[in-house]
Amino acid sequence: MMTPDALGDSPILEQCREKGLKVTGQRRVIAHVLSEADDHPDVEELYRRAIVIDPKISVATVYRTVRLFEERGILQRRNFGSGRARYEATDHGQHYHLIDANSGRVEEFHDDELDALLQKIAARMGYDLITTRLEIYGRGVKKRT
Amino acid sequence: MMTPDALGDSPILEQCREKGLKVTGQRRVIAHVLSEADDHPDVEELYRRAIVIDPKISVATVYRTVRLFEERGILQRRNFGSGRARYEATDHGQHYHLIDANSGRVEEFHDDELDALLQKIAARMGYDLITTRLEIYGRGVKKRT
DNA sequence: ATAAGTGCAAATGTTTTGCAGCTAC
DNA sequence: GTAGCTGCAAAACATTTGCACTTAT
Repeated sequence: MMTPDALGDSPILEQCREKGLKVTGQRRVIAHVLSEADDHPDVEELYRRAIVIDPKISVATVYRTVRLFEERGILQRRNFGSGRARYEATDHGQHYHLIDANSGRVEEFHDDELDALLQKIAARMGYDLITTRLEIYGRGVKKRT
Repeated sequence: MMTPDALGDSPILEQCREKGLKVTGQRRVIAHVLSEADDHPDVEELYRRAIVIDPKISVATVYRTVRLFEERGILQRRNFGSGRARYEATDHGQHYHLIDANSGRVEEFHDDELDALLQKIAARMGYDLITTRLEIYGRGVKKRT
């Protein structure tokens, strides 16, 4: 095992500190794992990655932490079909998801035109856009030989 | 109580029949409730509405029915944040959701430009678009006096 | 006749919580 | 010192399922 304090301050941990939350060993580990992740892990997966660094963290703490971080706007919860909630860092920036219907693989993408259009639609309907959630389900186009 | 057979064949029941599923009293009721609904009820709510018509339907059957209907493409499952899955008829057509962040109220909308753009994005990324799921969270713009 | 559907209650899977003991501030 | 965290195990939810019985076709 590796002691949590050996980890530097990840971007997410910084936010945790800024929001006045206590910086504990567990949070340092969980924040680290989340900052490293370039996928969309669920709690079980976060837990698995966390206990590699510090085996005495409990799942309950992982649940409590992601919930708290989500309430504080540090994380975003996603729901891609399966029973479990998945998380990703808010500071990864606004983006959308394209999900391969065959493999379940999730690709992130950005699109300025889309940003603008959604903004416009919200305004037209009388709302200030706070956030959006978009998933495109697609099937990979076969290349012809 | 009112006997289920007193209900006519709702559009959803028709689809049920077309797909070769058996037409039972329970399915007639559940299909009816779904066809009537212009909101996005969860299972508990569907159950509540169903037992008004026929009190001997069980929740398990409602769960089994919405699951089956979803697999057969008759219903779509949605996930607006709360713990429970919500359902709406596929034949309501392709549309998007705008959710009032204050009240939680869900408004449906259509937008051709958006349809086209999403289509284009999927293609650019090498996919045939199967379906999309879009939720805009917004805050109602205050009218000035 | 028989494959499919149902009700009930028990099982499952995910997430939350009460409580007593720690710990960052 | 104390408000805030944590671990553990139990509880709370949402959903699924095994089984024996019923029903649509």
